[in-house]
Amino acid sequence: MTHGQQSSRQDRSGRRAVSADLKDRRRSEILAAALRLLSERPYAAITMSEVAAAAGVAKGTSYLYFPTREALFLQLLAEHYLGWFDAFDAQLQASAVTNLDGWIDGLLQDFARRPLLLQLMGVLHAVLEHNVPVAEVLVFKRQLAQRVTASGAALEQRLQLSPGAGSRLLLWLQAIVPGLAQMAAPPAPLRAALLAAPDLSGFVIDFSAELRRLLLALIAGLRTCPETLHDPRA
Amino acid sequence: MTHGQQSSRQDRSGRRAVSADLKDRRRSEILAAALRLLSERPYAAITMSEVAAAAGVAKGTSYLYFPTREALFLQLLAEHYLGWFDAFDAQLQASAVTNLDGWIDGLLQDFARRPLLLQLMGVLHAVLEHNVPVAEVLVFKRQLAQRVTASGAALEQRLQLSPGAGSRLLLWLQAIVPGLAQMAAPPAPLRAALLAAPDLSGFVIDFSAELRRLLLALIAGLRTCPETLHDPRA
DNA sequence: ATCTATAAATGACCGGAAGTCATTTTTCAA
DNA sequence: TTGAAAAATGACTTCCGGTCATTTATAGAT
Repeated sequence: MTHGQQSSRQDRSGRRAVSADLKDRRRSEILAAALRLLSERPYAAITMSEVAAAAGVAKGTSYLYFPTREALFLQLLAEHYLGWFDAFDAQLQASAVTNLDGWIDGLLQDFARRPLLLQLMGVLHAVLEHNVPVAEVLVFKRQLAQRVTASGAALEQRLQLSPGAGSRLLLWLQAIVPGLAQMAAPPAPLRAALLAAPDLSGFVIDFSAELRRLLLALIAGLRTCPETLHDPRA
Repeated sequence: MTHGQQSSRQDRSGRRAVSADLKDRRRSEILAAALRLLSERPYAAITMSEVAAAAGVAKGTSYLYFPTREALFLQLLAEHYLGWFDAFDAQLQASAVTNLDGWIDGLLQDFARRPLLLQLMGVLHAVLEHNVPVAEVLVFKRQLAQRVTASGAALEQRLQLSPGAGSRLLLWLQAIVPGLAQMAAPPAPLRAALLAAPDLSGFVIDFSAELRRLLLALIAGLRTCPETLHDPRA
C-alpha cells in the first residue's frame, strides 16, 4: 500500500471529474483556491501555477476549466458581485430600516463584509476585461445589467428618487466604489510611506466614511435637482 | 563616407547624452515615444522594447532613465495631470465664465482634450503604483496634494461651497473620472459587442454627458447639505 | 594630435509567467 | 477483459521585464 496518504498527493484515484456535476465541483475548487490566495496577496501577485497548486491540480488542468487567468478571476468577481446584489436587495426590502442613514449604514456594511469584492472591482476594468473571451464578458455584463435595472427601480421607490435616478445611482456606484477602494487600500509599502508623511496622510482615505459622504451628497443632489438627469446639454 | 544616412540608424555620433541637459532631452524623447505609442494602443499592449525602439535607443538605455516600466508611465501621467490642473486653474480664474454650467463645460472640455490622461488615470491605481519606487510615487502624490488643496480652495470660493468641500470634490474626482472613463471606453472588441447587444448598449456611456450629470448632482448636494461632510458617523 | 579614464549605450542573457499540447492515466461501456 | 473517450499532466514554447558584462563615444590630460 502507498503509505496511506489521506486523499492528498499522489493518490489519483477518484480525482477525475467525469460527470458534469463533478466538473462543476472541480471548477469551484479552483475558484475557491484562487479566492484563498486573493485573501493573502494582491491579484497581480497570484500566478496560475499557484492557483492550480492550491487547488491540487496541475496548471494545465486549470486551463481546462478557464480559458485565461483573467476569465477565472472575472468569474470570481461575478459571483461576489451577484452576492452583493442579493444583500443589497434584501437590505432594500427589510422593513426594519426606514431612514436614509440606516440604509446607507447597511450598504456600507455590505461592502465592508466583502473586501475581496472591492479588490476585484478595482482591477476589473483595467485588467480583467482585456483578456477574457467577449462572450463571457457579455454574460457577466448582462447579469449585471438586469440587477442594476431591477434594484435600481426598487431603490428609486425606497429613496423617493425620480425615475431613472435609481439605476443611474447604481451605475455610478460601479465607477465610484472601485476608485474609492483603491484610494483606501494602496499597496502596503506605499501605504506605510503615505501614513508616515504628514502632508500626505490625507491621501489614505477611509472607504466607508468617504463613501457615506459621497452618497449623502449625491442623493441630496438627486432629490433637489432631479431634472439634472434629463438635460442632454445645458 | 558612410553613404550619408541623415541622422538615422548606425550613425552613433552625437547620440550620447553627456550633459545633464542632454540627459533631460533623452529622457523626454523616451517619454514622447511612449506617449506616441499610447495614442495607438492601450497601455497593456506596449512593451519596453517598443518604447525604446520608438525612441531610437536600445532597451537597456531606457532603463538608464527609468527604473521600471511603470515608473516611466507614471511620469507621463504626472505631466498630463499637472497640465490638466493648469487648465483647471486657468478656467477657474477666467472671468468670462460665470455660471456653474459654463464652468462644467470648461471642465469637461479639459478632459476631452486629454484622452491619454483619462486612459492613464484608469490604470494608475490598479497597475502603476505597484512597481514604482515609493520615493517616486511620493513625489507625484505630493505635487497632486498641493494642487488639490490650492485648486480646491479656489473652487470653494467659485462655487460657493462650504470649507473643505472644494478639495473633497477634487479628491472624489480622482476616484470618479477614471471609473467613468473606463466605462466609456472598453476594449475595442468588447465595445463593439456591447453596442451590438440591444440590452447592453446602455453600458457604454458617454463620458462627458455622464460626468456632467454626476457633477451637477454632487454640487447640488454639497450646496444643500454642506453638513454631510462633517459628521464622522450618523 | 594622441592617449586615457569615464560613463553612456548596447543587446545577449536571465528568470519567470501565461498558455499549449503530446503523452499518460483514468473511467466506463462493450 | 479490453479499447475508446476524455480528463489530467507537466515539459515546452513564447514573450516580456529587467540585468550586466562589454563596447564605444566623449572630455580632458599630455
